[in-house]
Amino acid sequence: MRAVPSSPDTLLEGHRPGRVPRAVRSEQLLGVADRLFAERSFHGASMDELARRAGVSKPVIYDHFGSKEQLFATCVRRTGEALAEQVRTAVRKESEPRARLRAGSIAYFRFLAEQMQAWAVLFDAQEGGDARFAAEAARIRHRQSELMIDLMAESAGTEAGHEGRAMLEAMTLAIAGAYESLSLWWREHPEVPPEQLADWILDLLWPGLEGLMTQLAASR
Amino acid sequence: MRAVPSSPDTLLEGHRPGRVPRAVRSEQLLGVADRLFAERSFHGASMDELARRAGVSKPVIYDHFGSKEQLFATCVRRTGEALAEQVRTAVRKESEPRARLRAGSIAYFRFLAEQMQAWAVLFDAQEGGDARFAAEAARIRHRQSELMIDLMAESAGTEAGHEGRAMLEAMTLAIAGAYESLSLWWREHPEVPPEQLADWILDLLWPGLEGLMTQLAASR
DNA sequence: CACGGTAACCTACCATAAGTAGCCTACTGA
DNA sequence: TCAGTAGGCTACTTATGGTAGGTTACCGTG
Repeated sequence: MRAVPSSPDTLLEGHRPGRVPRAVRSEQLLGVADRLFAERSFHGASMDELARRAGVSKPVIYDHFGSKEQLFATCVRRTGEALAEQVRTAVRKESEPRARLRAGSIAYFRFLAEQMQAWAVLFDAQEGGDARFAAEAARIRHRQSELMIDLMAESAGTEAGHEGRAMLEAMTLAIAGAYESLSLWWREHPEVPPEQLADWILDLLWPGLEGLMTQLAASR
Repeated sequence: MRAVPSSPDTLLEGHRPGRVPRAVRSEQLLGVADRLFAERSFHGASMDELARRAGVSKPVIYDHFGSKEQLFATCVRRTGEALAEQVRTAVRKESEPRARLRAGSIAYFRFLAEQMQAWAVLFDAQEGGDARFAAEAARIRHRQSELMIDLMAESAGTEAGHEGRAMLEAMTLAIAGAYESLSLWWREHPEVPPEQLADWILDLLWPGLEGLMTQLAASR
C-alpha cells in the first residue's frame, strides 16, 4: 500500500500531505473527533475510523491524546467552554437578575440549537454510558451553573457563608441538571423555540431562586 | 477441569450445584449483576467475571438476557421500579400537595441512601458513558417525575390540555434532572440528611411549581 | 553542504472482552 | 426404558483499544 497520502478529510494549507506541525495536527484531530463523536457517540466511534478519517495512523492519535477517553474529555471540555462563553456574554448584557437568567437561558438553548453536533458530544456523554467521564461531565455542569449563579449574584451582591455555601452548591448543580434534562427533552421537540423553553424554566425556577437569594442575603 | 461446581456466589436452596430452573437462575443472575455493576460500573464489569461470580458459563447469561446492554437495562429498570414504588407509597401518605412533594423527596433520598449500591447502577449509567441506555435512563427519569407530578395533581385535580401538555412534560423532566444531579452531589456530601436535601430542593422548586399548577388550572 | 538529532509517522502486533457455534447431560413424562 | 428438551459447557471468532519498534522528512550547526 502506502500510496500517495490521498487528500485527507480536512485539507491543511501549506504542509501538503503527511508531515504537519504538532499543534496543527492536534487541532485537526480534535475537529475530526468532534464530528465523529457527534454522529457515532462515544462508544460507537472507533479509533480506527477516526484515524482513517483524519488520514493518519492510530499511534499518531495516541501520541497526541493518550487514550480514547482523554481525547473525548478534551472534546467535551472544549465544547463546554464555548457554551459557557456564549452564556457569559449574553448574561452580561443584562443587569436585572431575572433578565440575566433569561438571557443566559436563551443563549444556552441557542447554542445547543446551532451546535446540535457539539451538543450531542456534551450530553450523550452522560447518557451515553460509561461512567468514565463522570468527572468531566460533572465539572462542566458545575461550572455552567456556577457561572449562571455567580453572574446573577454579581448584581445581587450575595456571598453566602458557612452552611449556605453547601446549599448554594447543591442548588447550583440541581439547576444545571434541570437544564440538561430539558435539553434532552428538546431533542425530541425541536419545534419549541428557545425563548419558550427559557420562559418555561424561568417560571419554574425563578420564584424559588429569588426566595433563596434573599434568604441567603439575610443570613449572611 | 470440570470439578464439582464448587459452591457459587449465592447458594440456591434445593437444586444443589448446577442445573437450576430458568426463573431461579434469572433471578440469581440479576442479583449478582446488580452487585457487579454497582461496584465496577457498566464499562468496568465484564461478562466473564459475572459468569465466574455466578458460577456459571457465559452463554448461560446470553441465553437469559441477550446482551450486556439488555442485562444492564434490566437491572436499571428493576431498581428504578423499586425506587418509584417507595416514592409512590410515601407520597400517598400525605394529602396536601407540598407535603406530598416533600414526603416523596425524602423517600427518594432515603432510598438512595439505603441502596447506594443500586443507586450507583442507576446513575453511573448516565454519567458512565455509553449513550446506549439513554432510552432506559430517560424512561426511568420520565416515569419518576411523571409519578411525582401526577401524584401531586391527584389532589389538585389538574389535567392540562394542548399546549400545557408539552410544558408539563418538559418541566417534569427538568425536575427529574434536578433530582438526579442533586443525588450526584450528595454522593460527595453524604453528611447532609435527606430531610435537608428535601427542604432545599422544595424551597427551590415549590414556589414555581405552585405557580405553574394554578396557571395550568386557569387555562384549562 | 554534509550530517546528526529529533519530530512526525507508519506497519505490525498484542490483549481484552463481547458474543456465538455446536456439543453434552441431567431431568421429565409417556 | 427411552426419547425429547431444558439447562450448561468448551472453545472459538471478532472487534477494538492500545503499543513496540522502526522509518523518513526536516532543521539547525560545524
